[in-house]
Amino acid sequence: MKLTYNKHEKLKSQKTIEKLFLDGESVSAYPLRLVYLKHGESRKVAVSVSKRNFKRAVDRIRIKRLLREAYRLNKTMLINKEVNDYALMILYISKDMPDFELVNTKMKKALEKFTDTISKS
RNA sequence: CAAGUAAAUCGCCUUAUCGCACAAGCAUUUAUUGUUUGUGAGGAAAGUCUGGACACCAUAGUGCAAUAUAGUGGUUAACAGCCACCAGCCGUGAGGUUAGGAAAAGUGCAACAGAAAGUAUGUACAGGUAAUGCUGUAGUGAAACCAGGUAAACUCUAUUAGGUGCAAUGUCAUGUAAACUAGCGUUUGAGCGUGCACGCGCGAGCUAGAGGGUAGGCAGCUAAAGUAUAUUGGUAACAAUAUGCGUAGAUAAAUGAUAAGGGUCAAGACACUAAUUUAUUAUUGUUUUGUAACAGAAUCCGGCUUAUAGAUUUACUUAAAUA
RNA sequence: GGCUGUGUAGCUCAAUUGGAUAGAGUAUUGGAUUUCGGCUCCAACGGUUGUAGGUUCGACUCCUAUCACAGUCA
Repeated sequence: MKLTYNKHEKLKSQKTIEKLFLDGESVSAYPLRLVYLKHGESRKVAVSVSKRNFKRAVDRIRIKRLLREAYRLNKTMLINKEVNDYALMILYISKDMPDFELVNTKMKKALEKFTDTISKS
């Protein structure tokens, strides 16, 4: 299995995103917060960093790259489970600049929590 | 040697593995997947302060208002940029810096102090006269017998300028409410023609409120007033010619992650050498730890401004003091 | 990406065409009044006028740069 995260897996539709924040539920593993909603299509994922917390574009882009990379390497946790028709939004909440190691471990934790809550319900 | 001045350049590199975007080819299949190759952030990409390109709207006429610049000449597609020279100011100097037109066209303004701040003549002392603010000094103040000061006050002069900006604009697709309420108006003319008035033209709708719907794709979209070197012209900015290079196009927004090695700088430790204040400074070497500054394209170029660890190169200056 | 606008005490606002120590309400602190508290009265505290330069004798006011925060567009 190739670990990819390409154009077709990105969540882009503004309508879906609006709905996601309106009706979606969330789990968090500080400094990450994962908002999810079942929407009936293939799995879509987006990452986001607030402009309020990071003023400079360089920092925001840097964190989003780390988040994408962490998701890409850990997406095996989602495969072979019944979560392939969900829309996900991964937010970075903290105000401190992270390194890859932190993001990676927290991403694992967040995805684990997500699959747990889904399988329980 | 030290302290400076000016100009210019660079501003992490290599390898491996895994990934992202775009383009082209091949295969599979009809819009996807797989695979190969190539390309993929900056000197400021930033601020949006300016000048253009490009696009759309306007363009019978008249008047008013509004913008910006400000020594002289040159340069450029154009500019508030750049270059040269003159003048003022700062510095020992190399150099730096200046919104640097007009107060004898007009209007305004000047607190406090002062006799007096613009049709203003007064005090003390001195000088002078037939006589008098007639002359000088003092005193107040930023400015006081002068056709004064102030234009980053209005203004005048010269030059400049139609408006809006790629969310422009064109096109395809999807969807809805040509409905409702209030005001103005239909030849006695609302509104529009992108500052205002008149005029001219068009002209039956226009404005506000609450509410309903869509906010997707494609084109525009990247080869350019481009850049490096050499020669010629010019004090220079710059121009011409020749040769080489061919240079990102994302859109919840690509250019990344991990590991190893090199390497810059900083701090600590040790050793050697030199100087002298004999425990400090400096050079060199080894080693340990930390670490690459400011910062991320969004239609495209020229400039300006601001941020920027550190490294390198070239040219030039040094009065006084100390050696 | 483009185009506009606003920054004054902890908070809400003033300050005439550039003129002096930048005011008012509220909040805070102290005092008076009350048996105690509130209301009321008196006083104090609190500002490098977002920041940095410039023009001017003098700047909240004029000019330039910069920082922060809002609004707007198809």
